[in-house]
Formats: sequence, C-alpha cells, structure tokens
Amino acid sequence: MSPYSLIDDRKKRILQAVTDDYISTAEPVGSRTIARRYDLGISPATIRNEMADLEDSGYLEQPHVSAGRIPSQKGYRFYVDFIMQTKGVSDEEKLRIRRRLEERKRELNLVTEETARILAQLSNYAAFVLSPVSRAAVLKRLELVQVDPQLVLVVLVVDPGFIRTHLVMTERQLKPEQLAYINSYLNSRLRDIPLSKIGVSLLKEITAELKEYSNVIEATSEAVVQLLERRQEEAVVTDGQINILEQPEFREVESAKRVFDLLAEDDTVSGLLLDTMNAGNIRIVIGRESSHPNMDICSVVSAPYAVEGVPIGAIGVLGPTRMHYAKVVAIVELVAGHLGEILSKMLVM
Amino acid sequence: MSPYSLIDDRKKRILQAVTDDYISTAEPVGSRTIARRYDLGISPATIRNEMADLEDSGYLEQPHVSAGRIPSQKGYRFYVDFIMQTKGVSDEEKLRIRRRLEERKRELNLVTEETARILAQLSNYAAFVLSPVSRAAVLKRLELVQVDPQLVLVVLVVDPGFIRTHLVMTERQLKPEQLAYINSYLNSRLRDIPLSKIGVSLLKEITAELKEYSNVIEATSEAVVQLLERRQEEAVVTDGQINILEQPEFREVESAKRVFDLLAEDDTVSGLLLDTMNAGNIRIVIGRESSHPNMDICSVVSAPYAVEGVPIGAIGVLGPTRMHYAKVVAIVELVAGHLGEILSKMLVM
DNA sequence: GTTTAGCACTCAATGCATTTGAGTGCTAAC
DNA sequence: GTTAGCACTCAAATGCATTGAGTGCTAAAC
Repeated sequence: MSPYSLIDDRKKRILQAVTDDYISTAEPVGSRTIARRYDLGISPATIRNEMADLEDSGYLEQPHVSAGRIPSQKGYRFYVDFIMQTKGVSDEEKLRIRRRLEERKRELNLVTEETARILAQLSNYAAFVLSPVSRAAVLKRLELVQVDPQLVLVVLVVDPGFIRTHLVMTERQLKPEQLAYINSYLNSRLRDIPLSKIGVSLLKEITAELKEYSNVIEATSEAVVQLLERRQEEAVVTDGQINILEQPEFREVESAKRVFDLLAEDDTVSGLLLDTMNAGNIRIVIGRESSHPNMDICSVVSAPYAVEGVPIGAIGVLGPTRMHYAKVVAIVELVAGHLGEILSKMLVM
Repeated sequence: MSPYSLIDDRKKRILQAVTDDYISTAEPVGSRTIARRYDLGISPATIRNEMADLEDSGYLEQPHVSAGRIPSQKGYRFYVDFIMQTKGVSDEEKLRIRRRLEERKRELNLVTEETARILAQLSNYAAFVLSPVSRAAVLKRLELVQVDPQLVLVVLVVDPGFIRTHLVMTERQLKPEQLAYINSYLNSRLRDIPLSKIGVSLLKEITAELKEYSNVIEATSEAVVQLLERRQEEAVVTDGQINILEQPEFREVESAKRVFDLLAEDDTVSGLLLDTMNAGNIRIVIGRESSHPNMDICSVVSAPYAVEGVPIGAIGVLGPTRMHYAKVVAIVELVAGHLGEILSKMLVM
C-alpha cells in the first residue's frame, strides 16, 4: 500500500496551493491566504481542517503554532511526484538555448561551461555540469610531436571526447624516423584500448620493450597517467553560485556558508551527478534525502545527457528546498536534451 | 609639503595602536582600551586628545559620537605607507610554500591554481593570480597532426608559456607528405613571430599562398585566432572567495554579494592585476582609491611576479579594508617571489 | 605648556513589557 | 460535511528604561 493513500483530491489541491504559494513567497501560508488567492470554493475553516489533516499525515508543518503552514520534505516529495506539472518552455527560449550552445560547439569545455551558465541563468540557482565521461572511452591515438630540440609534446586523443597534451623533456634530440618508430609502436600497443585498461603495469611493459628510448617513454608514461587522472578532477563545471545569496533562506551568512562549502567539495556534487548519470533519468533530491549533512536545506534537480542513447554525463541545479521545481525540472530536461544533441555532433566523428 | 606633516611620533603610535586593534577585533577602539592594552605610558585622557586631533586631520573616524574610533581610509593609507612593518614569514613556511609549488611544476595552469590556493589559505582572504603573459611571447611552433582520417589537430606552442590545441575537420584525408609540406610552410612563415603580430591579415595572406589547401588552412587560421584570443579570458585564476563570508564586515548578505559580484567580473580583477604587472611593484589599493564602486568596502594587495627581471604576471589578495595588511603584504611578496622563480625554471627552456 | 582627573553628556545596545495581527483549534449552528 | 464565531497562541514589532563604553570639556596638577 502506498504511503500516500490518505490523500484525496481536495487535499491534493490544498497541498498544491500551499506549496505553490510558499515557493513563490517564502512565507508560511495560512488558511485565509489560500481561500483568498486560490479559487477552491471552500472557506478558510474547511481549509484549516484539511491542513490539520495534512499536517497529521506529515505533508505540512508549522514553524510555530500560530504561523501558517509550509510543506515538509514529504510534502515536497509528494508535490514533485504527483502534483506538479512541468511547465513547457517557450519555443523561443528553446531556440535561444540551442543557439547559444551551437556557438560554443568548437570546444568541449566551452560547451560545458556555456551549459552551466545557461542553466544558472535560466534557473536562478546554482548549476553544474559533469563533463562527458565514457566508460567505453578508448585511447584513439597517442602521438609524440617534437616541438623543440629537447621538448616533445605528448598528444592524447580519447574517443569519445577529449584531447590532452603534455610537454616532456628529452635528453637528446630524436630523429624524425626515431620518433615515427616510437609513435607507430606506441599506437600499435595502445590504440583502441579502453582507458580503464591503461594502467601503470601496461605502461611499464611498454617501457621495457622500448628500452632504447626508456628516457622518453618513461616521461611519456608518467604524463599519460597524470593526464588520465586529471580528467576526474576537472570533471565538474559550476556556475551561478552567487544566485544562492539571492535566496531568502540563505540570508543568514551561516547557512549560505554551508551551501558554499558543499559546492566547494567537488566529490559531493560530482558523486551526485555520477549517480544520476548511472541512473539514466531525471532525479530530484530533496533536503535530507541526500546523505550529505549540509544538503538538508537544499534540493537538487539533476538529469543525465546522452549521446546515441548512452548517458555520458549529467547536469544539475541546486537551490533551497523551496525550489521552483516545476520550472527547474523543465529547464534541466530541456538543456540536458540539447546538450546531448550538440555533443552527438561533436563526438561522433 | 607632505599632507602628513602634522603627525608626530606619539600620534603615530596611537594611530598604530588603533589600527592594529581594529584590524584584529573589528570593533571601534576607545581611549581606555588603548591605554590598557598598549603600553604607551600615557593616560586615556591624553589619548583622547590625540585621537581628537587625529580625527580632525582625517586619519580616524567615529561611527557615532559615543563609539570608539576606527581608521579612515586616509588612516589606513598612512598606516600602510609609514607605520606598519611587514612581518617576516618563518623559514619553515617559506619552505612549505616552495615545496607545494615545486610539486605542481609540471603544468602551467596547475601552478597558477596552486598559487591561488596557497595565497587564499595563508591570507584567509580571496586570492587571485593573473597567468603569465608576455608581450615578448612568440609563436614557437605551429604543428598540424593528423589524428583521424578527417581530423587534424592544430598544436600551438608559444614561448614563453603555453601550448594550445584545437581539432579541425578536413574534407579529405591529407597524405603525410602534404601535411609535412603545410607544416614546414606554416612554420617558415610564423615561427618566432610575436603573437601581437599574428592577426587576421597575416593569416589571410598565408591562406592565399596555400590556396590548394585553403580548406584546412582556413579552419586552422580560425582556430589560431580563437586560441590566441582565449588566452585573455582564461587569464585570472581565483580561490578562497568563501573566506569572504568569514569576515564580519560581510555578515550582511548585501555587502557579501557586492564583493562576489566584484569577483565575478573578470575584467575588474584582471585589470587591476595587469596594472600591477605594468607598475612592476607591490601595490595596495584601499577602499575607494579604486574606481570600482563595489570596491569601497575592500582592499587589494597585489604584486607582480617576474622571470629574469621582467614582470610577466601578478597575484593579489582581496579582503575588507580592515585587512591584516602587514601579514598580507609579507605573504604576497613572498609568494610572488617564489612563483617567479618556479616559472623561470619552467619557461626558460 | 602638557598631562591628567573628574564630570556631564551621548548614544548604540540590551533587556523587558506591551501591543499587534496573522493564524490556529474547537464548538456549535447550518 | 461545511462554515461562522470565538477564544487562544505566539512571533514580530513597538515602545521605553537601563546600561556602559566612550567622548569632550574644564580645571587642577605637574
């Protein structure tokens, strides 16, 4: 039996009225206010009775006995799951988002940055984007390029996704044919190997096999390991933290600081986004539903984005539990969709 | 005649006492407090008289008539210019900073990020680093690398400083010898040319000369222009904004927000750092001395860092006007020095 | 002439009582 | 089942007295 079974249609409408009102005013909502502002055709007294019921079953709570009601966490959850209707976003807006992303198409990190910015601006909350990762990613190519008598540039091309470079010093200058030999050997061993398989042991093996160039190869290996590691660190792009300060619930510097701390810990946010990516569908985490203590006063709406049906990343918006869920859900879904499309064009090459 | 001529030695000591006390307590300082806490050998009454004089000449001000005194902007300026002695930083700390930077030596942007982090942690204020730029920078090399049948990677090596890459699509696959030809031609035209000289017109010229490959060359040119432009945007790395929230003057979300807005506008901060770089020595901007309206409640200590005597960037710390100047100046100078040294090793290759 | 003690005065901050008003729960009438 | 009426509650606002750190001024001491 569902834990929601006690809610009839009128209660639902009242819960909706309370939640909608509280979301836009940030003030506890009383029975009179609802009777006045929402055309439910019942008197304040009736609403009071219903609200008392809703409080008994845990959907509403009272900050103190003579204040109005506000939705509890359970109330928000019910609202999100069964009441709210995600607002459509106007075609015009859709077009604008699409165009902004298209403009940034040239570079992967520009796209993610722009996405974060768009999300933050549209939602007026803090936004983040988990850069595309792919467990199926393979090393497409590893190229050493001589850029100076004693400098070699290591170029890593990963498919789908990104390119990384790193400078490496060499003791002596390598002749073009030596470089060509090293390159073709390295590629024969590493090409199309999943990143997850490229570890220290494989690289050691190769170093041993190319003993004569051990100097270069060792440095290269080290660079490769570092470059692959760095991916994770760089994975989350954030924008719009400053919007946090606009929210009345974070008027107190103490609580604002808790949220900023939360945002500063990369793993919390990236963990959440990774979960969403793996889950493969939009998720709404409300207050203490998350395990992180500082998240009790926040909610996060996050959605994966996919290329050819495969989720390769996620985006999210963080705001107060009194978040404009309907609007944010619409935005997040829309942006995730667009991002997936843009990336399809970029990555499938 | 100096505008400071009215200040005798005792006034100086009192101004110092007031400023030191206010910097550490953030509370207006009264005559009794000074007589108690600082061993000046004079009574509160005398201190009162002197403070009245200091207020008349504009070094102190009173928030309201029955409160203690706080330093005015002019007072801070005098303190910074003629009173404070920059604290030495312990050798131990110097070593720690040096080691942290050494560890990050591998990559330019890791070094700047680590520098910002160190600055923020040591000062407990917000910190930023203007990445190395060099007006003497030249394009050391431009290399096209085939990474896929239809994809060419443009690699730009700039000396001193950085490497940039960009993917470019080609209509048809280029043969290795064609690529070699293009490469050697591009390098013959562009090698060792100062970045400032590489503009659209020069690139157009080259495109015209290599008409047969116009497809690739045009795309490459576009990429080059973009990559060179992007340098500016990425120039400033920030850290420790959250420290702002710890300062009592930013307890009110309103004022905190003003500072965050300030930090979010990249040009303000980068302009300030560029000025410092050009000035070539440490600068302290106090409150409204800056032209930016939101900076009236802040101060910035900034210093250039140099490689082989030539300033190539700058670092800075932003805090409330009630900033611990002596400490911050010491830290900023020290870190700027270390950064310069580390970069000398990295960039002179 | 400079320094200091003494004293009256100021004013933000604090504490306390009072008022206000939005909101509730309960009961009885519709 | 719904609603009107009413007594009750309590946070927030308001008013008011108190406190205390701090000042400026004056006159005495050095």
